Amino acid sequence: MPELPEVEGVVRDLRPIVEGKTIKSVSLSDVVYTSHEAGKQAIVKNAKPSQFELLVRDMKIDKLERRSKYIFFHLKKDDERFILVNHLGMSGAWFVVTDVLEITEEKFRKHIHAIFTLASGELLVYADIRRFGELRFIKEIADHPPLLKMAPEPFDEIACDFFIMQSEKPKFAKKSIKEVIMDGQVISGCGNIYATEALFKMLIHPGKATNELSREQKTMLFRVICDVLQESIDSGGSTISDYRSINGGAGTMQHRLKMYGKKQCVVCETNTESLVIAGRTSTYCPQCQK
DNA sequence: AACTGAGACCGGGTGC
DNA sequence: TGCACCCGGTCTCAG
Repeated sequence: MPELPEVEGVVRDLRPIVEGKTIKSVSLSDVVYTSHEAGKQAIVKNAKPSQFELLVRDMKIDKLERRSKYIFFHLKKDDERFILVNHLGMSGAWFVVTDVLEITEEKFRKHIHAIFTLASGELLVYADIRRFGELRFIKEIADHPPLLKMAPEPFDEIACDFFIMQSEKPKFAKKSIKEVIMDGQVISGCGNIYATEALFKMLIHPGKATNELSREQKTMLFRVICDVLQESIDSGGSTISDYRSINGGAGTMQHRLKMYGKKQCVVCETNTESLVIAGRTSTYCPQCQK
């Protein structure tokens, strides 16, 4: 599952290849078309597939930006600017190839949903096995209100104060700390993997109520989250199940995880336990985390 | 108005 | 071999 470090890796790999290039045309899969005809919106949001194909045509990819777990393709045509917002969902992946057969992993090749033909002749391909990802063409961020509610980037200097402020609101204070740090309106980009890791490092039980933590503990927890995210960025992200960097690349952070997916605590060897918090499996050590 | 919980979206993986 | 079920990031909508 791509979280902030994985998305950062994709953007860093994609940026030098696609920035400055022009999209000649886009072709969406039959699945996308059929879904829209059935009244759903697989992958392409807020536009009919045929409209989307026309909208993106001839746009220059001016800049790539990662914001939380989203990728913003800043587009430009004449003097007008637009944003193509992409979220990888559970299983989205980008490839840059000259022929889709170069995508060797069949499970991705079978689920190609958008092919952007660049003026350079390269194909920028979006594949998404579970179709939880999205491509959303907008004029500005305000066109999609949930984007306005995202917490600041975790490495932004105001992010820690923002986290503490949010965590003290009644809405969050009585929730479990795990649920709160995974909420994109509190901290950007921290999903299940890194929340699990950070709580283990801090020896905090994931079910602990947020208002039972002191400000000092919250500040330390925030630093630990940033450290874990940075360590993962430096390792190329965690390659778990369907996450791939561009062209199927893999990271190595999965080997450095100490609690996520573990059966035993690496410190005391006690069997780990898990709890479902906000719909997500939360693994923890009942001995170490209180 | 603001929050809460449920539902929706999916196919690979797992276990019976 | 087949099938039911589990899983999960985020938005939307009903209550």
